[in-house]
Amino acid sequence: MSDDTLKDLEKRWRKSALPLAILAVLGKAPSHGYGLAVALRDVLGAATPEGTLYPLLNGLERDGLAVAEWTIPESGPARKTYSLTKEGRAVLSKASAQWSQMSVNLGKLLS
Amino acid sequence: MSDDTLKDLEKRWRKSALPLAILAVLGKAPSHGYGLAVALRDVLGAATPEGTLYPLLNGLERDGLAVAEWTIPESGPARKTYSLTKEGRAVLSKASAQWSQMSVNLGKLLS
DNA sequence: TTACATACCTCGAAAACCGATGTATGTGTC
DNA sequence: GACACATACATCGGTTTTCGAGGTATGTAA
Repeated sequence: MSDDTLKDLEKRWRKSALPLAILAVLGKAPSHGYGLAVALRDVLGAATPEGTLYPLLNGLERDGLAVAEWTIPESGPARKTYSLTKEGRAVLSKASAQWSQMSVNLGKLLS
Repeated sequence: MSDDTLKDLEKRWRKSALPLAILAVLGKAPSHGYGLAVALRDVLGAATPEGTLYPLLNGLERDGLAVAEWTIPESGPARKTYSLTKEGRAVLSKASAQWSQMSVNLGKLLS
């Protein structure tokens, strides 16, 4: 309703860095939702709400950037493990380049 | 409607980097909306829609991070010039530190 | 058996985005 | 004078995105 409060600036880039961060984590090694949430908390410095993460993961699959596979560990609940597809890797590499470009620009401005 | 396509990853961080970028530009020197739009295009690599920028600027003022002042140039339309307040500077400096932290983390992951 | 960590998912209210549209001035050109 | 275009600000409102709350289920430890 009200347009953007501008409080908690940090929260904002966390949001949009999210998809890139997910791709980056999956680029290192396949992972499942919960594990991703833990990894993401370290990278972004804040927890990713599940209501945000899981729909995003479904989108990843729907768009063909990742494939999911159910794995049953000897103990514990079943896990849905995501791996990047070739297309996912292509998107990651492109996005990565663009991100670092912007990152450099913004860094210059901030120094 | 459809949740997040995940296409155009670039667009997403641009969105959330926006407020930080605005603060950063204003931290260098006071500016007005249109000038900001031009500067932002260089930093972020894409134009910021006016429908996004102006409401954001109003929010900046409303939240006390910046003060606006109308200036009448000898020629051309009136300009609304924004300068950071002390609080705006405090937010910028804090956000800047957190951003670079995250930036390093993500950079490590991407390399 | 209570509690907590792991692990997944959906609903829907609220928030944010931004294209379209509108106002107004100054400059260039035919 | 008429027309196009750049500068400059602003709002409306449909579409998109966010994420807290709630739900299901397993394993472990007190």
